[in-house]
Amino acid sequence: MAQKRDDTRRVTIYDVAREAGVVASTVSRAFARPGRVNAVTAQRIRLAAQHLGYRANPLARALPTGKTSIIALTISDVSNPFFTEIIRGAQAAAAESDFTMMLADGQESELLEREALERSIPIVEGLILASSRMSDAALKMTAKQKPMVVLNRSIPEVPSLVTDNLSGARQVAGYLHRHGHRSITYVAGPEASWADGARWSALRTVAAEMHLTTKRIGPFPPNIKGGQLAAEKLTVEKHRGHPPTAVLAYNDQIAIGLIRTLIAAGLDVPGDVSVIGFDDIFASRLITPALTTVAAPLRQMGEIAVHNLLAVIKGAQPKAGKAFVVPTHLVERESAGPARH
Amino acid sequence: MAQKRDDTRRVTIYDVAREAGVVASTVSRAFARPGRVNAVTAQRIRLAAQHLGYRANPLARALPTGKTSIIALTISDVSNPFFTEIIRGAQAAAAESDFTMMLADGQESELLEREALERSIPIVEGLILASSRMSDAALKMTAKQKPMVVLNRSIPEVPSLVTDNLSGARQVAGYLHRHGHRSITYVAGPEASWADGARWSALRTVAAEMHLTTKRIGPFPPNIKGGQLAAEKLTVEKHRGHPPTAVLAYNDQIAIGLIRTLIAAGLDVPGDVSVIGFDDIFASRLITPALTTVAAPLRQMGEIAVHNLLAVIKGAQPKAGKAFVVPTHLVERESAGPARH
DNA sequence: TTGAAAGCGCTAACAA
DNA sequence: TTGTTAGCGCTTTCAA
Repeated sequence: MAQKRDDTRRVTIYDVAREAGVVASTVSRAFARPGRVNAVTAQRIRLAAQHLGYRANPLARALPTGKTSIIALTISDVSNPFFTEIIRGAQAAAAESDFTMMLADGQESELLEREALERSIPIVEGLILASSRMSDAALKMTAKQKPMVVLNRSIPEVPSLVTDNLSGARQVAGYLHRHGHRSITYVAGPEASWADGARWSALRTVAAEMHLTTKRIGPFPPNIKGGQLAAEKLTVEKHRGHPPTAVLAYNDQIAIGLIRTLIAAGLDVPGDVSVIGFDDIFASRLITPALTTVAAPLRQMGEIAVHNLLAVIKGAQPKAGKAFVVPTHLVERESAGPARH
Repeated sequence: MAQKRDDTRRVTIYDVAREAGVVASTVSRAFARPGRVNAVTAQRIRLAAQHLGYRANPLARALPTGKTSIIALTISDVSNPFFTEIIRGAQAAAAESDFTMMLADGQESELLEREALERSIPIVEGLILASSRMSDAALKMTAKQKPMVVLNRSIPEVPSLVTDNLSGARQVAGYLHRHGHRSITYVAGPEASWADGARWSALRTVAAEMHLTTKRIGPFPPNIKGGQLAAEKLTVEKHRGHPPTAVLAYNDQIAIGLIRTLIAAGLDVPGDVSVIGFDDIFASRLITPALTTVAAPLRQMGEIAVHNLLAVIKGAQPKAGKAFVVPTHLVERESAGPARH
C-alpha cells in the first residue's frame, strides 16, 4: 500500500467532495467539464475547493490521461547565450498556457542530450529541441513517441523552425561586396550543427551570385576557444600567403574569440580583416570593436515553437514539410568595413 | 476510465509478469528490492523485461510513492552567466543519481520565480533555489513542503550554501590597500539579493579593519545596463568632487558595464579608477581591460547543493543552522591597480 | 445532472 | 520467496 505522505496530508478530491456534499467524480467533472454539471453544484464545489485549499495532484491526473502539462526544451549548451532569449520566449509561452517547461542541457554532447531526452520523454507531453546535436534519424524516431518541434534544424517529417540563413548570408555577402571584398572565409562550427551546414551552403550560394570566392576552415567548437583556434589557423594560412580580408563566423562566440586573438596577434579589425558573426548575442555589443552580426528574433522563435507544439498536443495536425523560417537582419557595428588592398 | 495511450501501447509490468511467469508484484519487487527475490526468478524477469523493452512508467511509480526522481533548480535569471556552471554541476550530480533536473527561470522577478516554483513543487522531490529573490519567510514556508537547499543565501532553518564573501572582500580590500587606495565605493545590486547585503557588509567590516573608508551607491540591476547606470551616477558624483579611486561592484556584469561606460566617458581604468567585480564570469576575460574579480567554485556549488538535497530526500536530517561556505579567491587581472594621486 | 464503479501502472502490507 | 490485495488521486464510461 502507499506510504503516508509527508506531515501535512494533501487535500484530495474526496475531501472536496465530502465538503461539497457530492461524490468525487462530480468534483472531477466540475473542473474538467464545467458545462456538464449543475451551475449551483459547480459553485458549491468551487467554494469547497477554495476553502480547503485544494490543488489537483498533477501526477494523479497524469496517470489516467497522460496529460502532465509539462513540455521539455532541450538545448545544446546552457552556457551559450544564443539560447537565453529562446528559453525565455518558450517559458513565457508555456506558462501562459499553464504548462511547465523543463529545460535540459546537452552540453554539446549527443550522448548527454539523448540521455536527458530519455529521462524527460516519459513525463512530458511534448518536446522542443533547439539546435539538437542528434542525427536526423534519431530525431525522427523520437518524434514518433511524442509531439515535437525542432529549432535551428529542418527535418521534413517534423515541424521545424529555422532562421533565414540564406537571407542573412546574402546581406553579409552584399555588405562585404559593397565594401570591396572579393573573398569570404567561413569559419565553421560543430559538424553536428545543422545551422553550420545551412550557413555555409547559404554563403556559397549567394557568393556565387555575386562572383565572390569562398573558403572554409573548421570545424571549431562554437565558443570563444573555438574562435581562438580559428584565428591561429588563419594566421598560419596568412603566412602562406592567403590572408583573408573577410571572415564570416558560424556564430558570435567564435567571431569574438577570433577578433580577440587576431588583435592580440597585432592585426587590425576591421582594418586588416573584417569579421562578421551570427546570432547577435549580448556580448557582441561588449567587445571592441563591436561585432557586426546577423540577428534573428530569438524570443519569438521560442514562443512560436511552444505555440506550435501546444497546438499539436491539443490535436492539431503537425505541420511537417517545409520549415517555418523567421527573418534575419544584419546588424552593422564596427568589426567589418572596407577591404584592405 | 483511462483513455487509450498513443498508437504503440506502453509495455507494463503486467506484460513482463506474464512473460516471466510470475505475478506483477514480483516484477515490481525484482526491480525495487532485488535482494528479496529468488536469483533465478529475478534473472528471468530481467530477461523478459529486456525482451519486451519494458521501461517503468515514472508517473505511475510516483503516484503511490511520491518519488518522481525529479528535482527543481530555480535561478533568478537564465541570462546571467553566473549560473551556467552551477547549472552544469547540479545537472551532472543529479544525472549521476538518476535524477532529472528541471530548471526554472525567475527572470529577476519574485512573482515569476514563485509561480515557476508553485508549478514545479507538486512534481519534484526537492528544490534548489539559487539566488532566490523571494523573502526569507516565503522560503521557510516552501521549505516545509519539500526538501530544499538554498544557494547564495543563508537562512538558519534551511540548508544553505554561500560563497565566502567575507574572505573575498578581505582580499579585495587588501589588494586595494596595498595599491594605495584609501576609499572603496561599493556599487550595489538588487535589494532582493541576499548576496548584495552580504557583500556590502563584508566590505564594511574588512574596510574598518584596514582603516579604509567606504561608500555605497545603488541599488542597480545586476547586468551591464546596471553598470552603465552606476557609471553615470559615479561621474556625476565625481563632478561634485568625490571621485572614487576604487570601486567594488556587486557582480561582474555591473563591473563590465561600469568599465565600458567609464572608458567611453574618457576615464582610464585602472588609471583613474580601479574596478573589481564578483563571480568571475566568462566575459570577465573578454573585456578590455580584463576584469579583476572574486571567483568561487561555482560548478562545485551546484554539485554540493544536489548532493545535500539528495541526502535529505533520502532521509538525512537537513543540516540547518550555519550555512556551508565555499572558498573564494581574487583573480587579479587588469582592471585594478595603483591609486591615482 | 449525478452517482457507481472500474481502471491508469505501480507499490507495499499481509498472508501463504 | 512468492502471491493476494488494496490503494495512490484522478478520470471516464455506464447507469440511474
